[in-house]
Amino acid sequence: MQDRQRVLHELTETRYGKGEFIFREGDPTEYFHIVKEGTVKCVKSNPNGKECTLKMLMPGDLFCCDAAAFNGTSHPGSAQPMGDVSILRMSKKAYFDMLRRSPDAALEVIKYLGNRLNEAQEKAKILAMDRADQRLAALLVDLATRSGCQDPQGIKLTMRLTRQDMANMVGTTTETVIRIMSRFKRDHLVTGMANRLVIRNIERLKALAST
Amino acid sequence: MQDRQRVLHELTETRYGKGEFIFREGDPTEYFHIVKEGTVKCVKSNPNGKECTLKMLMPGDLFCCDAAAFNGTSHPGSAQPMGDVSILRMSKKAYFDMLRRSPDAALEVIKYLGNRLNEAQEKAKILAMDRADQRLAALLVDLATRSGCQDPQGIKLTMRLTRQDMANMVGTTTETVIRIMSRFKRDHLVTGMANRLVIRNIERLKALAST
DNA sequence: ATAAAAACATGACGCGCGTCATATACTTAT
DNA sequence: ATAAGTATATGACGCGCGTCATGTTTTTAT
Repeated sequence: MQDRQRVLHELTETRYGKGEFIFREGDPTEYFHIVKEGTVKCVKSNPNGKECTLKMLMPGDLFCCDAAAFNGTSHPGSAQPMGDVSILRMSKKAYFDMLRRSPDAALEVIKYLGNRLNEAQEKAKILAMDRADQRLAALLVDLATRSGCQDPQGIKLTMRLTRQDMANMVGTTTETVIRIMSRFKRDHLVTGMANRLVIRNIERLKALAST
Repeated sequence: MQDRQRVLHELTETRYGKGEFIFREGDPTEYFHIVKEGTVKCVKSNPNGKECTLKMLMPGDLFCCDAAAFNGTSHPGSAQPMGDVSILRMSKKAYFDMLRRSPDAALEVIKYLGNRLNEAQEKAKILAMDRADQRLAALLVDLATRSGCQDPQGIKLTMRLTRQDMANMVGTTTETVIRIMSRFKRDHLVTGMANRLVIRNIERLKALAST
């Protein structure tokens, strides 16, 4: 109980708005973070200025609990809010102390990291083996299960996403996402746009993704 | 000291040869593993029988320290030896107990998993954004730094790899790897084949990879 | 040493998708 | 409300690379 007080005491809350950076690729790693509210995207970019979105973090997600936070090197990617977000932060030292004092906390982090690793490897597999339409279908299924809410028409996605955002998530271009989404609409797999995107036939999307 | 004895007591050594499976995708997860000797590849396959190699594990690498080993589900991929290997194994329960008793061990696992996560995300980025020749160049650079030994000609890779193996690692086909490797040879970036592969100009490969 | 099998090599062809151009619809700001 | 900015839409074109076919070299097995 006292431990918990000590830990909570070390947590600082910060708010960020759209367009800001929580940290940038290359910045020194000083804090451990938790998403409290909103959605955060983890991004890497290449020398030509193109971006690739590695992961959407949602409330409860940890970040910088990994190597970067440990070995003193810099962030391997950037973190940007998708809208207004609230982030909890703890210094590297306090984080280490907590993990050392609490085996349960350490085990939770190990579980969490293991899940993230599996996700990242599954994502790599999909990028290595599937066509753009299959990758997009897989993304829609994932978003629907992780951040969808019931709707008379099907499953409505809560998060506002542009075609550009989706393209960055599945490793393709805006134009290709637009074309494929048009096809998905024509085939009644989805309806609506941006923040009103509704998945109408998740089963057929699943089938397409794992062909 | 006594703890260490208890831990070592729980470790079992098993040997495997080429073509065998340490475990298969879908198998129940019962053990935590460590590579003692040799090289192990982590593989996922799709319904058409195509394979994708996620990671080469070398001596000291841990596997199944992740989510799969925890939440009682099945292995998300297979593990196969690249030749003769020796694997240390510990039951899930003994592994948990060890992590609970030793915060240092838990911290080491967290660091290790964090590094693996970064690697996996970097791999995903490369698959999402780079051409086949760049991905192959990145692979050669990685292999050279992680398992290369000095050679009069340059850096010699210890591990025996076919073009098929490389193709599975960079998400392309055997033919494409053959063509690109021919080009690399013509341009004096590499020489030799299979187990005698020598990296002659790692700098230019690095430059190509990060263009 | 010889046969069989596996790996490497090279050409032909076509599709997926990246790129560029241009037009329309939707948002945001004043 | 109007303008400016951003997102969506659609066509044309070409390159990268997957697929298939065929041949040569290297490795493995007996």
